[in-house]
Amino acid sequence: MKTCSHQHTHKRQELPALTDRLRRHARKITGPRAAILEILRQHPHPLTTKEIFSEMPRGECDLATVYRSMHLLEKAGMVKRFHFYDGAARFELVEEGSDGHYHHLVCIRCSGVVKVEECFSAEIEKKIAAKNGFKAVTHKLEFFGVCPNCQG
Amino acid sequence: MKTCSHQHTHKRQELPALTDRLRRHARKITGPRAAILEILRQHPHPLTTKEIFSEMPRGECDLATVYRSMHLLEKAGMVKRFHFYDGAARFELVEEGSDGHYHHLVCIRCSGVVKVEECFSAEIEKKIAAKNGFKAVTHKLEFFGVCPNCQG
DNA sequence: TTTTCAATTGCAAATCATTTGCAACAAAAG
DNA sequence: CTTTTGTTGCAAATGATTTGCAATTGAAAA
Ligand SMILES: [Mn+2]
Ligand SMILES: [Mn+2]
Ligand SMILES: [Zn+2]
Ligand SMILES: [Zn+2]
Repeated sequence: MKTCSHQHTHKRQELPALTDRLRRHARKITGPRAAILEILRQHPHPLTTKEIFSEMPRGECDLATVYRSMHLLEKAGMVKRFHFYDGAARFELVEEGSDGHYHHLVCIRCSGVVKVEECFSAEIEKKIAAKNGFKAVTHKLEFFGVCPNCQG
Repeated sequence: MKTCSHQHTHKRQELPALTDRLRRHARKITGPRAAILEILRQHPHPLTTKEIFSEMPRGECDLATVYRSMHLLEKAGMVKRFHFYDGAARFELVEEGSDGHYHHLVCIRCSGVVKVEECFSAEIEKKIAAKNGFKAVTHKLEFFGVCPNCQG
């Protein structure tokens, strides 16, 4: 499943809008950062740091810089970090204004990913928080299964 | 939060019962394996491989052996693997006959863990599976927040 | 109980993902 | 243009987990 088969309910943002967002948070718009944003923009899928790195125009920029940039973008709320079945973190752009709360359905055979907008009620989360006296409770939820192409 | 503050709704299994279960799956009951089971039995919490290793009677057995054993126990369905906020896998014993399906509420400050027995995603899971044509869909769900002791 | 043999272990080296120190560099402000 | 300060490349360091291999040992067979 190399092709992008999932639905994009979000509008793809323009690069200038992205760099503006970044400017508001961090300080400088550098070559590597713009390149990373452009790559994320063109791949509305969770991408590993290494995948982002290899999409980079002719080995431009160091892997360490990509790692540093992902932390920066994450702190700025511009990307969201995910962990699936393997050890590598994956990143996706978060739309401006969005809380970036959604989940994924991942094929354990081909790694195909579908975005899942549904979520169980926030009430349950509050109930669990209250019952245990926890505050600022959030959750991570991911689904795993076998996609249509990989069945049989 | 070093103490064990959460409720144990499950009965702690006896070691002979555990080794019997293991015997049914794998081949040999060795010193390291029995020790690991005993440690898991006495700590009804998610434990990292390194934590299990350091609980081991006077440095008995190699770290690599613990890693190999955790894979073995996992394949035998005797332990469940969890991933929280940091990079280390954590393990807990799964009761005989249990599908081992439950979740956790983790304190992001002190790493304290509370087991969450409720599961709300079952219906959503079916709906999502059907909508996307996926089969054998499962999910991972964990809650994160700040525990009573770590607030303020 | 002894033999036998595949499963298991210890040890050290190898991987993998990610981080970090530091000197050279380059955006953005003045 | 100059200054200031955040950024980057590079290489080495980390931390978790895996793996090759020879030595060891459960447990089934004799
Ligand atoms: Mn949710
Ligand atoms: Mn559940
Ligand atoms: Zn698939
Ligand atoms: Zn806490």
